[in-house]
Amino acid sequence: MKFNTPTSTALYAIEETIKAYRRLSQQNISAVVPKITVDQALILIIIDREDKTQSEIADLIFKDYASMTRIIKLMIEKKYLTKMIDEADRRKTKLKITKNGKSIIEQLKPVIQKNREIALNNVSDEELEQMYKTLNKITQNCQIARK
Amino acid sequence: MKFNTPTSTALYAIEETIKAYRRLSQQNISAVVPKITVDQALILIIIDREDKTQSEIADLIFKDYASMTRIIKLMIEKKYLTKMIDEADRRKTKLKITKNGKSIIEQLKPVIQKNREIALNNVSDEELEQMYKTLNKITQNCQIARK
DNA sequence: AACTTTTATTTGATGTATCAAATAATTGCA
DNA sequence: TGCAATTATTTGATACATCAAATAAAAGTT
Repeated sequence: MKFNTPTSTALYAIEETIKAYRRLSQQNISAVVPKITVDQALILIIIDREDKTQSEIADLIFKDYASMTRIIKLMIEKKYLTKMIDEADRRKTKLKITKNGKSIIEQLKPVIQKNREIALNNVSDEELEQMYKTLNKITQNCQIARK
Repeated sequence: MKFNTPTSTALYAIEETIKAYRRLSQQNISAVVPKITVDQALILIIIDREDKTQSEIADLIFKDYASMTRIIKLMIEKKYLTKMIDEADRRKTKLKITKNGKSIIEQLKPVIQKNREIALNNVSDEELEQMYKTLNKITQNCQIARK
């Protein structure tokens, strides 16, 4: 196993980048809304944009359903959300953002926007698109191999 | 916050890709060595290649030192490693791979190699290099902003 | 209508992530 | 030499990741 091949370094770089981005995001989010996590912030904003079930949100942000259950639980304890059974299909749950949650969302939006700008400073749309395509290829390769 | 801009989707794609790759890796590793994790496998191989302190390994694979302490602890419990104080600097620890660990490494090597090949199927060196550069730019952007 | 299968969510068990604070050993310097 | 600052690792507390198994409700089948 060589560490200095493009092969291995490129795969490591993916991990490194996502960690760096998460740290930056968490730091800037914490400065505005203490005690909320990056994941919770994102989920809050997703629910605000559109009604979705837990599983749908999980699929959207690549989370395991079990993780989602626990994240939602914490968000309810922290009073960002409330939860009710969906009477149309009693297996599902409806998530509703509290007033408190709403006001937090407004504080978060500009921070999230800024985080992205910082991360992508000096990265052209072309580069970004190219990276996106390559990442997707890799994702496809991995997913196909698992079936 | 828009989800369909190159800006946001590219950042999500990074997360998606690394998760897909980790799942593939874990699946294939488990098929050969049950009960070892992707991280543990990688750490084992790193130690085998070269003597390193915990912190050095942590830096190499972007782990928190606290995480490293716990991962090492589990690896010792599982008898992949042993640990001794470094008498030249008693703050440090020396990690040594057990016989059992050695034989596991031999089983792991081809799997790790294969995982990379699968993930990077049909991805040219050019693409890879380009992605690598872009990822590094983003990493730099995030790290600089935190200082 | 009774039974099997599928779907949405939850729980349990174990591993990793992160921050802050604590230990313990080493270095730097007055 | 004596003590403050630095370095390597650990611990505590909390959050997220993953797999397997359990619940509970809905849908499909005979």
